[in-house]
Amino acid sequence: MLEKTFSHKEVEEKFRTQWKQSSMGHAHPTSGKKPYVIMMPPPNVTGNLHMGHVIDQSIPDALIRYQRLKGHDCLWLPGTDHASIAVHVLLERQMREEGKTRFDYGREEFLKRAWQWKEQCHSNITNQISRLGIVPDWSRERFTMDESLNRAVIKVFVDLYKKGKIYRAKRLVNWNPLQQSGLSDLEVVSVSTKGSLWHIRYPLTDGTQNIVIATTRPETMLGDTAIAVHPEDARYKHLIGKTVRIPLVGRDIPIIADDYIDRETGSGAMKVTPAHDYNDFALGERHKLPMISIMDLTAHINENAPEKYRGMERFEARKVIVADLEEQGFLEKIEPWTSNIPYDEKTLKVVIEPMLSDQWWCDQPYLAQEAIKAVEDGRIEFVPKSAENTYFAWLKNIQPWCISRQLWWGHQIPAWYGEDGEIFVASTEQEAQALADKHYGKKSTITRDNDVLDTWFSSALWPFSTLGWPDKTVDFDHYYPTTTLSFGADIIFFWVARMIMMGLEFTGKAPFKHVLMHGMVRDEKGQKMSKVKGNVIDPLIIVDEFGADALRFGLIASAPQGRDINIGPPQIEKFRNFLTKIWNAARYMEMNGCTHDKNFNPNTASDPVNRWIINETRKTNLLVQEAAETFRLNDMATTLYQFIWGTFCDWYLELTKPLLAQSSDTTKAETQKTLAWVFSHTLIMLTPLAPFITEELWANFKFSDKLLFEEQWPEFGTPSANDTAVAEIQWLVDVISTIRSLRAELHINPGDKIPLMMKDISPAVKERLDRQRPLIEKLARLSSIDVLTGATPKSSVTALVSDATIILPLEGIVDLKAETERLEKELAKIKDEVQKIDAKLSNEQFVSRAPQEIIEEYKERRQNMLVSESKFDQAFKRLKGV
RNA sequence: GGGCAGUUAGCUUAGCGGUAGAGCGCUACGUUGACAUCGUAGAGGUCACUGGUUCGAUCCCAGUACUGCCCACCA
Repeated sequence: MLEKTFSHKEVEEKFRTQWKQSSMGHAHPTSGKKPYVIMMPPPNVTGNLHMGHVIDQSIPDALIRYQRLKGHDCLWLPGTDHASIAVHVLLERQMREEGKTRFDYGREEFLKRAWQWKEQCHSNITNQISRLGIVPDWSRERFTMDESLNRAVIKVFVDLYKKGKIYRAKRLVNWNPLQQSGLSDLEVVSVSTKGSLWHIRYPLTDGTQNIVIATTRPETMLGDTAIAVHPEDARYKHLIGKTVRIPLVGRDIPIIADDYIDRETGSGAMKVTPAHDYNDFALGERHKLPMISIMDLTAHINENAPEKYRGMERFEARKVIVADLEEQGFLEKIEPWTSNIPYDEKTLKVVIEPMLSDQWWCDQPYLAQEAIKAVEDGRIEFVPKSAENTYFAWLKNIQPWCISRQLWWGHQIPAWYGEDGEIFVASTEQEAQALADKHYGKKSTITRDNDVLDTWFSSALWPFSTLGWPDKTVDFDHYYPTTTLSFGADIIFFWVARMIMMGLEFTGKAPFKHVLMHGMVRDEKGQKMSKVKGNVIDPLIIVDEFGADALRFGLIASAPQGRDINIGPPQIEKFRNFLTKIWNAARYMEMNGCTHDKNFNPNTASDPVNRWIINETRKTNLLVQEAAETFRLNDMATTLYQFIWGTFCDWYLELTKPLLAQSSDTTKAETQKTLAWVFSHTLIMLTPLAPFITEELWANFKFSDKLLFEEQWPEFGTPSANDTAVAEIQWLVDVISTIRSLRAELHINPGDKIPLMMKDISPAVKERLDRQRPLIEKLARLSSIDVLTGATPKSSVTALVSDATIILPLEGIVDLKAETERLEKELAKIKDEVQKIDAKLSNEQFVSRAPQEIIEEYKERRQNMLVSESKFDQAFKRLKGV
């Protein structure tokens, strides 16, 4: 006997174990089935499960469950990402609490701690993913720093280096002074910040006059190497070529001319600090200016600056410099100014400093060419398609990628330096040594590059490194390229674009066919979840309260195509209620002895009610399938929601009540079997989205010896388009709804059974009525239904349904005035409609240009309206006693 | 500054040339033995605005206004 409600906790635990043990949870390259492959977007080994993970995991898990039912050999490969920077942020925070930095520990000790952290966090996050009912092939789990994945990374680095597509260069890089590491452009976000614009007087060396420049960063004046003005600026034209003396510094620098300068901004004259600003850097290169770096790696002023400022932190230096300028009369004015300040993307706390340094770069512009083509020519398709615009926009304007990080946790760069700095890139130290010895013509000493690679470098290889590449493996041969990639919109550049670039470059194939993008999970008001706002929803708390199914189903049902997902506990609760509804439907069936009969052939069902629901199930099956195949999982969810609640529970179950209680034994048996048949197929369709409850009910009804997890998708063929049962039950529903509506409107006591009469019915409809009389009586709470033969009773209520007129003879029961008003309203509505149609039909343009079938449609509608009008009109006159 | 989405009932949204559809919320009524985590019924929409194309526009085109996101960063 099923419990009163679904208790998700025990059930979830039970099936997590059973699924894990099922062989269907693993890929079988020799099965002969067609493969369907999804690589898990690897969660970082940093923290706890959040809502982003839930959507990240639920979508591919649903797709895999569906494709497995459809008979594919599914590979759903799980894994985790070492998340270089995120782990550094975490461990360094821990160390700071001890009053230390990673440099106090040293590389080896730091890495030891990192690995410990990884172990602990890895088991935490994978357990949490399992709690959602996610069932990937754990036997093939990977970690981005696994030995074999590391080999893939090394190979890619070495190969690209040999092709000249990875190189070392001294350039400006986004420097995080706290971490003392460079960052890629994608890891920097700019935040619009209110600040000041300082106008500073720079005196000409010859002392004849001053030139005023405006800057948001006065401290960088210590590294100025020019003043730039627009070549056509009348104010400054005569000064070009002269020199000015930097205040506080005393160094002389030239005034140069460049079109880049905007005459309207600031004072129209700009100081140029090539070592600390990207635009200045470009100017510096153009004009062959010296580049003076005035900060060390911790963003403190270095020895290139006047002694007074050395050792000051950059923002402290700013204050002191401004004060000095003011005191010495160099400060013209301070203007309030809003500018965009670059911060690190991970913590949003550290101001990023453009810093001149030696870094490794990857030639993304080269890799992008093929990546653009692969999407243009359809080898890869984005869903939704509009995401392709974003993809192209980025790739067509792509910059070299800074791939080195001055960190320890990650893939150490396979480059060694000779004593004179010569670079030797090789897969192993031995090879590098050999290269070096050959280069120097003698035994030499080499030192490995300390830096590691950007985390995303290894992620870019994920679709093939996980399958054993560069080794020749069965899995790689069989499962690459993968089928579908599902990912969150925030990592389209970080991850997706780079996987495509690397996949094409190293395997010659697009790493996946379909790229399915989902939006970000936000709270119910559409706001970003953040600790500061306090609107973060912990998915595990939701799972505890409402169950994993409700969370998964709710999230997928609420996720519009590629757009952000607004969801909060109230929405999840609603889907929990839906699952409860299903549970109760199951209890109803159990109470009514609906057991599975594997010999039941739905095509032999004879009762119209049963034939109808069988047909509806088939229609739903097609809709669900179509939605799943086109990645519209939200449609899949809502289609099932409507079918289960609106069709199966609201109508079919209600209609079976009289059938099970009153009908003949054969009809009763057929109905029991139909209920079980429909329900079993509903469970199969629903299981990709709500795996736990469906599995539990499947087991309870013993629909098969197997787990639902291992079942097959039902193939019904096309539902019958002209089954008379469909029209019959639609008519019945129409009749019942109309009567219920009248009862409510006329305030008839819900408990009262009332008589009903029908007229204007054809013999066929009469037959229908005779068949369905008991159901209509029961569901509309009628005492009797008669076909009206004589005159219509004077005090009665008239309503129209398809193929019949309904009369409720309610003398003395019903308020005649209320009924009069109701009829007046109906009549007015009809007249209004007829008038509109008439206007159309009397429009010559319309009649001559609109397609014939549309015109016919209007004419038919007009005819129907007129019939209705006359019937209501008669009823109205009768009521008035005319 | 550039790009991409979006603007439909109080909220979340579907529809995308020919009578506006759903869920939630709301209102009224309700113990008809699956379910009050529920049932029945109901109210609620000039489909952002302005033009254009069309016999006909929520739907196509152009522009405007907001909203969100992404990219670039005028010192």
